[in-house]
Amino acid sequence: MKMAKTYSPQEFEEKLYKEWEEKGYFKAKVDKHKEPFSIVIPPPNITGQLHMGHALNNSIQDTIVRYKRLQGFSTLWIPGTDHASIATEVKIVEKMKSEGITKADIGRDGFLERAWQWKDQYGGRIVEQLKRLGSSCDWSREAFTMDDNLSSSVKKVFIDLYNKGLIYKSDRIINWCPSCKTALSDAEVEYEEKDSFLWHIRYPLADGSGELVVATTRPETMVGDTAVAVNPTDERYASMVGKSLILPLMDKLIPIIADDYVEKDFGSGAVKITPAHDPNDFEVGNRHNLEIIRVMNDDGSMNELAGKYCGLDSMTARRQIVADLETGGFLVKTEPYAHNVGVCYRCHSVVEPITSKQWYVKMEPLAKPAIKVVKQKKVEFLPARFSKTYFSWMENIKDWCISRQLWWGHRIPAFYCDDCGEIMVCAETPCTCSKCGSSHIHQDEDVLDTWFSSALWPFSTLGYPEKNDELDYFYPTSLLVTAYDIIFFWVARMIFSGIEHMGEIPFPEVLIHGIVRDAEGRKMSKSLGNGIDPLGVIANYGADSLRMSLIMGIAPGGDTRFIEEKVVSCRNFINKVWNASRFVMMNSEGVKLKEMGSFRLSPADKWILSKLNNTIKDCSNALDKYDLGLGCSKVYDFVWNDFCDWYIELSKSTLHGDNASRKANTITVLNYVLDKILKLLHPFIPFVTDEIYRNTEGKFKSIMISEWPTVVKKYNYKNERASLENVMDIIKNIRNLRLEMDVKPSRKIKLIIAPTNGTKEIDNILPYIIKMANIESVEYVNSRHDVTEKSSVIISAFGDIIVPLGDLIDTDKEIARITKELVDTESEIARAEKMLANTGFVARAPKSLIDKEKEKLASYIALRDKLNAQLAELTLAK
RNA sequence: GGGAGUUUAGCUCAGUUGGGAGAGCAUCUGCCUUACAAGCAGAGGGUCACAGGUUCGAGCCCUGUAACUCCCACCA
Repeated sequence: MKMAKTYSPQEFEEKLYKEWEEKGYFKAKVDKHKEPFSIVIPPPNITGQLHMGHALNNSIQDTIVRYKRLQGFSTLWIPGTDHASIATEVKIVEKMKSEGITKADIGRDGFLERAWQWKDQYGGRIVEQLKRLGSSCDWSREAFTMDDNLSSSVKKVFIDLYNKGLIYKSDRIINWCPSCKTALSDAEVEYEEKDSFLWHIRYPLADGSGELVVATTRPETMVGDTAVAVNPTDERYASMVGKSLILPLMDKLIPIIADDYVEKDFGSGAVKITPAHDPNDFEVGNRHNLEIIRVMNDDGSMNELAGKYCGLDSMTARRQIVADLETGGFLVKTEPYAHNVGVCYRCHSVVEPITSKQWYVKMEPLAKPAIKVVKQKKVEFLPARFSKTYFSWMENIKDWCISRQLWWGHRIPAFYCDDCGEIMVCAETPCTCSKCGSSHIHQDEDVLDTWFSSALWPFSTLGYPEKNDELDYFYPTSLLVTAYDIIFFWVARMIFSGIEHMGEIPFPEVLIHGIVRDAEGRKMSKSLGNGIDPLGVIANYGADSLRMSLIMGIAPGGDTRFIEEKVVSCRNFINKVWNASRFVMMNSEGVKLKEMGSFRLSPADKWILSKLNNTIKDCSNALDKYDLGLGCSKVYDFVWNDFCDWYIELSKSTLHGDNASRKANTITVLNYVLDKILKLLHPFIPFVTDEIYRNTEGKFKSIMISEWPTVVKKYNYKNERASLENVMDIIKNIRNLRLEMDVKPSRKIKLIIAPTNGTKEIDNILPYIIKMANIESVEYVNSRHDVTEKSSVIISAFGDIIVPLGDLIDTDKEIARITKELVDTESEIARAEKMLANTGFVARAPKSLIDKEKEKLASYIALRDKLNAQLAELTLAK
């Protein structure tokens, strides 16, 4: 026995992980005799540092993976990282900026060289952090979205989609991040409510017959206005439609048009139309063949088409334009206005809608089957409500803008002929133009959206497009575990990609979890500075405590708050397990364990084995439903309340006795139950369970290669269980009495029993009472009236338990105690009687329930009679 | 504007087909009882947001209301 008195995870967690990895316990093999269970990790960004979200996500996955592994599945958890195109490029550009270098200075190749260096330097960081958490990923298969084989998956998919007509290039309005200088997909734009103004501007009619007032939140775009629109049914403006207006500051003529898009009741009912800088205006412009005048550069500054505002950044231009409007008498009013502004999800700069030529994926044909598989429950979201989120996005999906004006990423495999302009989409650079034979060819400068490659993750990591056994065996994967915030970005895209390219869904179930908030319930964020570093928590309490605190007692799909006290209480629980194990080991020293089944089980043995069965059943059921929070709580309760507080304590009556054979029996059962406990706990707290397991009697192997416990039918001792629970009640009652009567815990007391059905039954369980209630001696009497000493009497299933305490007994307190019990009993009787008097209940409730109620009623009535008698005696004595 | 979630003990949260309201922390009382003071034995504490309904029976199912949170859309 070499276990220290106190659990200290720092001493073994890292050592154990190394050993697991070295021994290859995480490696999965294609094994036709086993059922596969596979999961792909949501690949963290190479820019990432482990945060609580990762910790939660990976704790959940690891718990499930370890459970399945113990159950004998051929279990594969594929790890890897994402190149995170924008996020990484932004970081590298920032770093270069601090060195005084720009992208233009070093060019594409120079930049990529730096980027790869950066990846080599920092990309492994998060991987190491995941290991520290205990994640049992098959690291021999670690993938990176820009690995050669994954890149070839990307190329293949792009080319296939292009050849199917599902990828195309188009000039339209897109979301432009002026800071990252790239186009963004709709999903990459977030909205923030910002306080601004609504400027009301007067546009004079060209014929001098009047004016129109338009309201705008973005006056700087007015220099690109090509019309003003009103609703066709708006009588106020009906006569003006078709006339021209003079665009203030620009002194050019623009038409008044009629379009349904305009709401009569908002503002003045007239809208300035800037097709190049507003998605709705772009649509209106298309319908009316309006000119598209783009007045902004890619960096958000005004261009030469903005006239005198050329060169100003958009905010400066806005101020200048508003000032000029005021000077010119065009500004009617300025009213404060709060509205949502689109910002870049990476850098939070305000996104400018601008027109630009970009590559798109045609979504409708891909979305349709992807909606169908979820409707048909071929792919299920857990909890199910998240399928609504999925449908609402999929059913309203727009084409996906996939080109990014960045360098870090998968370069679009499209080539252009400099001579004839032909577009060629193929994996390798063509030598000559397929149309005109020219050898002047250049590749598209843009890279693909990061999520384009993430979408292929479940099969690109398994070797697609190459056919191989692993892809056959492990695809579709078994489960996907992710937070609800990337259902659109990732989950949805994996589903349609799997269907389109593999002909099969990528996973039948998607387990959605929430996010980890701070103690006040706020989102953890850099700007709030309220993030908690999981590695710091691990350093203080160990990875097991962190994992358990994130998982225990949380409902599926719900957010959870990170509260340090919870980590502490988990740590305390683990310490409890640690010490219970020490207890078992100390008592096992030098004892030869018996075979279970080779000896007669004691009442306590039967009780704990039967409780263990329940726990195995409950925990397995919960884990099968991926309800980890519930599963963990079930084991927690069993270990602490049943095993530690009761079974171990009860076992002491034997262990401290002198019957060697019975001692060995008890120790055998202790070891048996502890073994199951460690296995049940292993998925949740892998480190400490293995550390203990290796120290237990006869086990030198890792718990990782053991088996998940199963229910043993013969251990379902229903009656014996109830009987032991009666014993527990007696013990609790005596303890209560001692405390009430102020009997020092160290003082042993006498006990007198007046048994109802002879002493045989009681003899069996008496040692437990003696030990647990600190009893000095026991004697039997026929009736409690035979006892002359002043006593307290506990009415039990076995008979009257008399505690002779003489002068320590305060008759008033006794009367109060009995009275209280009587009141409780009366109310129970009332409740049961009311239920049984209800004809509806008797007619419709299940018979078992009715019988149970009848039994209870009878026993309560008996108890009431006894209590009344007792009370009468006490009152008389007084 | 559309959708979702939450509302249970002082706090943080569980509550598995509807069948006597639970845990952890906190509070109070008593204990260093030979595994554990990171502990042990006890105690107190709840109109399960509100109003209706279904049912013999509702924390749980249905309808409505309120408060808070989140997601989507974006009427300039």
